[in-house]
Amino acid sequence: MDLQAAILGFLSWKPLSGYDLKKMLSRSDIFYWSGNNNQVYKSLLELQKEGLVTHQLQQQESLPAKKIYSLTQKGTAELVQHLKADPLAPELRKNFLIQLAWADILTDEEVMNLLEEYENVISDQLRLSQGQAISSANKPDRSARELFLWKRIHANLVDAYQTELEWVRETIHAFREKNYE
Amino acid sequence: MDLQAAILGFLSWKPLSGYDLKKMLSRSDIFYWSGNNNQVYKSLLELQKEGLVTHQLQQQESLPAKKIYSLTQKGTAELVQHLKADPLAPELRKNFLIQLAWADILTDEEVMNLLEEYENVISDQLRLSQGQAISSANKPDRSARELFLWKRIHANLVDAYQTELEWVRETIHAFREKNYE
DNA sequence: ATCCGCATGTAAGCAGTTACATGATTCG
DNA sequence: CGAATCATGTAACTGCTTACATGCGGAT
Repeated sequence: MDLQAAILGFLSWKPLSGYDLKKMLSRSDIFYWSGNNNQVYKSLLELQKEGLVTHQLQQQESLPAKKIYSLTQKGTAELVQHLKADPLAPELRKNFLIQLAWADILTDEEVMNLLEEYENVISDQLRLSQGQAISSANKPDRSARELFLWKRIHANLVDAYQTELEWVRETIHAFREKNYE
Repeated sequence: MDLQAAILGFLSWKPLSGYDLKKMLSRSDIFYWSGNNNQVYKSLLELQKEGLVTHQLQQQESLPAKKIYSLTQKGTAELVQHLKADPLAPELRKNFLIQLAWADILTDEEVMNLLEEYENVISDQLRLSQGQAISSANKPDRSARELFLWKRIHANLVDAYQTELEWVRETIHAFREKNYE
């Protein structure tokens, strides 16, 4: 339901092929998504079956034919419906916390090691999401308002990683000082 | 793999039944988890097949028999292995951002409505996770170090929701002022 | 010569979801 | 009398994952 909404969203900008969508979805870091094409092609078939999208074949010389998908009115209506729906709380799947929860089994050194590795992971992630501001080929350009929203989305992720980084650094500091509160 | 690690973790405290585990998992807010028992019973069977846990039947008068599961040495080794493994970046599944990404289709009022509803959702979530500090029956008590780790875990979630709340408030403010940067 | 990009798809599987089923006991 | 708690489980499904398959053209 999630990926489908994102697909409808991208198609509201302009008609796209499954391959295009796959690229846009995996480049865009809003979507925690493996980048597998399977789900995209499946979703497109499903959306078409429900009458939310249609496609047109576009032949190409010496390249496989494209299926260019576009929204139907029903698809647009569905997208609007989804946008107006009650927002849900974010799902913060922090696997690391499960590791930390039982880390008391480990030695001080091992726990410290774990924390420091997590710091690296997060600071990499932060740099990555900060860097994406500059590049990001596929951004909307319909209005100042939309650009604003996308900047805020970007800021959201940067903020989240920044907070995570501060948290792990504080944790490391307290742990090193054996300052167990 | 995720839930299984958490089960191994809880069993490292003490032997528990599937029913106990279900309760502990759904009470503990580290686990974004529906609370369905199916997965727990399945995981336990799986873990047993792999020789990581064993169980003992405990008959009860006028109540169904319990299967009390406990870790094997192999299970303990597996848990340690998991704890030492390279930490992964958190998966931040923020469905709301997908809504916001295409909210330019909506009117100003509708966007504002969406943002304010999200603010409510998040501040509820924040209050919930702050409140959980006080109660939380199932916390470890093996060492000051472990208690420290659990406090840090709790702080992580509170920090995350706090950041999210600040973010949405800033966004609302800028949007209201039509301060599109 | 080999890998990468373009472009479509299938197969098999896993983790987690909701919903259903049973049956006794206790609490309001 | 009905609902909740205890305690186990099954069935059917969804969303997503990895891996595989094809085939041409251009770059290294």
